[in-house]
Amino acid sequence: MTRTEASRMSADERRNQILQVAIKLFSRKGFSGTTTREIAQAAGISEAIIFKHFATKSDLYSAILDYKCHEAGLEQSFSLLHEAIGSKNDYEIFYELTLNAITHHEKDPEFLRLLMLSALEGHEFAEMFVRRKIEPLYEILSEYIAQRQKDGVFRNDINPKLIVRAFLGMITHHSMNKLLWDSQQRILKVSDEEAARAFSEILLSGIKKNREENSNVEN
Amino acid sequence: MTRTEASRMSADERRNQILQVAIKLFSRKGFSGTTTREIAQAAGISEAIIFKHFATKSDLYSAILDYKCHEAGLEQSFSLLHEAIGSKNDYEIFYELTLNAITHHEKDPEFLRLLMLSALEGHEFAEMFVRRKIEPLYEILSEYIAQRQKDGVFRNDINPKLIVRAFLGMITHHSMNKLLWDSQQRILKVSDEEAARAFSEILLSGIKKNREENSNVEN
DNA sequence: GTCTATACTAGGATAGAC
DNA sequence: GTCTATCCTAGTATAGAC
Repeated sequence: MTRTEASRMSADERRNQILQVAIKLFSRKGFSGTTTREIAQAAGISEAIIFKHFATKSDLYSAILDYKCHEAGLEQSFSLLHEAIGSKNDYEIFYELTLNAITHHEKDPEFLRLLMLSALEGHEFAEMFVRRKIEPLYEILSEYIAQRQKDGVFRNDINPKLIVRAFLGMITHHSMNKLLWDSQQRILKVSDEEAARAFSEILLSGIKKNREENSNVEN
Repeated sequence: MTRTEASRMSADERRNQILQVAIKLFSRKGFSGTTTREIAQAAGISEAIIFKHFATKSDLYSAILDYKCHEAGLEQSFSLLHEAIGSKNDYEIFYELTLNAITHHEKDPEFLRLLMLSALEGHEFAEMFVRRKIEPLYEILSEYIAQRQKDGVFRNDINPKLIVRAFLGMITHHSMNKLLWDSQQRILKVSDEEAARAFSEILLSGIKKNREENSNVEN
């Protein structure tokens, strides 16, 4: 089964190779910024082959997003969450979630790019991803926060969903910055662990009740 | 000087009109997603006129980004900051900055879109904007934070730049979300003031020293 | 300042041979 | 499975008349 370079592949191999090459290009230049010519060239094949595997350029794009959506599912985070939430170890929850997200963004930078680009370009994919992955995440997290507010551990004068937004904002903004600028040492260069620690600390201290507030509460 | 509709304009008027129309389109569909045909159509003129005013499509795009960069300067925030920083009224600083940013993003949604799209597409504009506007903002804010850490008011175990990043992350992520989804009532719908209040509260409480920590500090 | 007409290139997609 | 050749449309850009 040894093979040199781009010689004859099986249909599945070829399809997959095209997918991989196209992911790189679409994630860097967006849908309309990428041509099927480039994709073919980068894959070392003729354009005709692309259209054997994907009826249209749009189909290829959709296939990519679909693929990435499964691969980059937040299932890992979800299970992490469910586990942690039982324990009510707040710091653990936020730290692990953050570190998990940041390292994931790092390992798969194309995903963030594709997501952002497709969102800005108004592709249905982004909306689907939000509906199927982000909204549930909001639900779980904000419910947990609401619970901790009822427990009297978190201050209850902030909308839980706004807390989630603040939290996800820190994370995604940080990842975007890393993706776009930090490689050139612009602005900031820190380890993922340090970032995760900082964000969890800020968020948690930010939403925890002060002890004194706690004691002279009005009802 | 009364005029009906798209009849003969002066060169400057026309140029400006093209700019405005193009801003809308480029911000929605990106550079390569927008055609000069569409722009001409939307402006109610022929393509030839566009090329009378801008040598190439790229030139038009650059002109837009340049224009937006000036218009959307953070000067307002900077002067706001300088004022506030003297007073050391921490909450005021963060709240005003946040509200200012959010309302600005709201008033000029095209700006965020153009910035993000050009950043993702690797256009030099985004990099320039970061260098000229964002980096200075980081400097000012992180210096202020470092000062407050020295004052013993903020905890000093978090990198000031990471704090700035967390802060800007909340804000821009929130604005992006509003831009992309919240109009459809997805996820979250809150007033700008409530969001600004939440973000400033979280951040500030998150980075302030606890009173007890404050008293039994080790050196 | 504006249009119509058009040149020219690039991009998506297909036919048909191997 | 793959290529070459090619079709066709869309896209940028220009010429020249009004």
